[in-house]
Amino acid sequence: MTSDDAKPPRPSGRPATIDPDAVAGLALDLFAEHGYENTSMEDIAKAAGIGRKSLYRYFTSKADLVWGGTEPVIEASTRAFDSFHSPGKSDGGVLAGLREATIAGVAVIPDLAVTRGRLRLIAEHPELTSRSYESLAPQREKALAFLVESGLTDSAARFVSAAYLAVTFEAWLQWAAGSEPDPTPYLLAALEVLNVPLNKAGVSQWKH
Amino acid sequence: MTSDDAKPPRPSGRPATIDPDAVAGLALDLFAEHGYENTSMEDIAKAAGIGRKSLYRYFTSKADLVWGGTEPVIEASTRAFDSFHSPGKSDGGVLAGLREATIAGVAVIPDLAVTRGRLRLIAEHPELTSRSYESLAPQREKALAFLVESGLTDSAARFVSAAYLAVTFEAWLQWAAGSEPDPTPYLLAALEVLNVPLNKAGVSQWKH
DNA sequence: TTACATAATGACACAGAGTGTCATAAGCTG
DNA sequence: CAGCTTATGACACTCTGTGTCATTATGTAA
Repeated sequence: MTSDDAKPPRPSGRPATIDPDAVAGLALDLFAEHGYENTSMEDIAKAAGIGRKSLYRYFTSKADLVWGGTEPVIEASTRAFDSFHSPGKSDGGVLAGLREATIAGVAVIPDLAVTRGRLRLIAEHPELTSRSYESLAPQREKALAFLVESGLTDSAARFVSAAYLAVTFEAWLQWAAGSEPDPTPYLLAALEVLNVPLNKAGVSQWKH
Repeated sequence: MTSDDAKPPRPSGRPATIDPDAVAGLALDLFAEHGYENTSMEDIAKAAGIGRKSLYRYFTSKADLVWGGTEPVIEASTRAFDSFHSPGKSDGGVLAGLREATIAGVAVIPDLAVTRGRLRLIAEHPELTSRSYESLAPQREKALAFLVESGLTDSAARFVSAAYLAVTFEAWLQWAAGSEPDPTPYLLAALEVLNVPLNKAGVSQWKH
């Protein structure tokens, strides 16, 4: 469901010989071994046996090597958003939609161990952490559209989608920092912030 | 209260001749005139009549020229957080604290027109928008400490502070995109997201 | 005034990211 | 085989960000 269906155009021309996934994996290994900033694009290209320019053709930036692989997740979330059209239940439906889309995204990830490695690398480097805003932009737009579709004001929808993205990203970081196999509990706990009003907060998220 | 009190150390040595604020203002002018990416650090240094290296001594990065001037705001917020120690009202106090800190930050900004210009530049350039995560990191830590102090779990506090930062930043962007003089209404509306549960959302943020 | 300490300044050099151009190689189709 | 399409990489370039180091300007102490 991720990439095996629809190999649409085999028009003509020379087929690619470079496997982006393999290169990204190789880059992650180098990052793990020598550190992110100590590994240049040249090093990665050399290790992959390709030219630096070819590397840039597949990954527009060094950060892209780490932040890649987001598309399938976002696509899955989008499908969940789209199949959530429910004119009847405008009550409670919004948060449920966000929850379903989030879970749907998790289900698509092929190897959570790899994702954890990537997230740990991201967490260690402010440069990469910042990139979340850009890398999650498509997701933010999808959520925004869903929220507007659900009846929220454009302004309110922007606030909620901003909070949604920030909170789920934080959940991913918390999960990556630990050793729990399943990120779902973190994500659901994060979404609770959008549910429970702070001034009537449920007992569960309070210490005392 | 911003920079006129406590000129503490005049130990010795040559005093600075460069005025960082003036340089930043000059840079913003150049960005407005020729575009952000078309203006190199060399151009800015030349226009300011200083060396490129001296420019880097005052601004660690090009983005810093735009994202500067955040310290006073964060300091004001921090003071508001600190003076909010209220052991009695653990109900409704958390959100009120976030509100007060936010407003306190606004009050400190010397020229909102300049801030609007900076934010518009930030909004136009993903590279600069992303920087929010780094630039607002101190603010996030302060909010986190306040929330933990208020009794929230560490995990929950991280979720809430992430949402708080994302939502207020989005408010600033919305304000900057428009022409309203006062950002306060945007900020308060943003904070409502943390107050009103989505499944019982108040009428005000719904279209229909 | 002279000596000294301190700190700002900028000249020079450098690694690395990211981009553009262009010639070449490799596969597919007729 | 001929021709088309596309991948590939060699080369050159700009700009960011950093490090080193000599120089200059200022304030303080003798």
